[in-house]
Amino acid sequence: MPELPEVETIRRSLQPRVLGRCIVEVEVREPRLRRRIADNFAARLVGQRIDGIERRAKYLLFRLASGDCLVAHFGMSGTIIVHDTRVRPEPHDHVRLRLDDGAELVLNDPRRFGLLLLVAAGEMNDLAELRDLGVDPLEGDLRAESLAAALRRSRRPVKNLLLDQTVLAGLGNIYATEALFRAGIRPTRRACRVRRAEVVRLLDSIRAVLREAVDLGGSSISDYRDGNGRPGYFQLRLRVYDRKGEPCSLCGAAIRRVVQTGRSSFYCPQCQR
DNA sequence: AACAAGACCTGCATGC
DNA sequence: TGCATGCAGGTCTTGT
Repeated sequence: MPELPEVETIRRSLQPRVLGRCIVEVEVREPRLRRRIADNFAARLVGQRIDGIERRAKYLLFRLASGDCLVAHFGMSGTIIVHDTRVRPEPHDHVRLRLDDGAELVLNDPRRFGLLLLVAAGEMNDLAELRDLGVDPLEGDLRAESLAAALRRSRRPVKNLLLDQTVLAGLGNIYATEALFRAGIRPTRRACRVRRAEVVRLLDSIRAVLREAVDLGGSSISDYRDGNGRPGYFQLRLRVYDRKGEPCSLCGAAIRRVVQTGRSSFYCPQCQR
C-alpha cells in the first residue's frame, strides 16, 4: 500500500499531533511483524520525547530526543493513526503508544508486512533497510544522466528497475505504472532500450505523478488512511492502474494488464511503446 | 552478478 | 450458503 506519497501524507498528518510529545506508555500486542519487535522495545521507548518526523522513501523516522530513532515501514496494509484519547483496540492493532497529552498512536497492519524498529543513536548508519536505498526522486538531486546510466546498464523491463529501491527509492507498483503511462513507455520494454529523450520525460513524469499524489493526500484504493484516519484522493486521477479494459483517457484504446515478476502492470497499447 | 520465483500474511471479490 | 481460487499498495530470502 503506502508508497512515497502515502508515507509523506502520513508524516504531514502526524507531525503537528506528536511533535514535542513524550511517550508515556507502550503496548506491543503482536510483535510478529516483518521483523519481530524486540522484547525490550517498550521499556526503551517509554519516556522518550518525539523531536521530529522525517521520511526516507517509504520509511517514516520518528526522531527521539535521546538520538534514538523509531523507524516505521507500512508494507502493503499498514497504517498509523493518532487518536485524541485511548480507544478500544481493533483487530490488527499491533502496537499502541500513549503520549503525555492523552493521545494514542496506533499501528494497525493486517498483513504484518510492515516494520517497527527502535534504532539506537549510533546504529542508524548500519541499518541495511535505509543504507541500501537509492535516490528519493523528490528529495535527492537525481539527474536524468544518472537515471539514464542505470537504465542503460540493465536488460530488465524498465518497470522492474523503477521498482528497485536501490535504484530509485519511493516508487511502488501504482506510481511506477502511472509514471510510465505519462512518459509513453511500455512497462515491459527493456530498460536499456529507453532512449535518452525518453529518460528525461520519464523523470519528469515520476516527479509530477509523485507531487500530484502528495498534493491529493495519496491514493486510497481500498484501505489506505493518513494519520488522522482520512483517505487520499489520487486514486481518482489514476490513468491506467487497475483500469484493465477501460478506454485510455488519451486515445480510447482498451487498457491492458500484464503480469511482470508477479505484479500487475497496466498500459495503453497505443500511447505506450 | 543479475535476475526471477517463492515466501511472508490476512482479507476481499469472484465464481462454482 | 460454503468453499476454492486469485488477487492486493512491499521486500526479504533463496536458487538459477
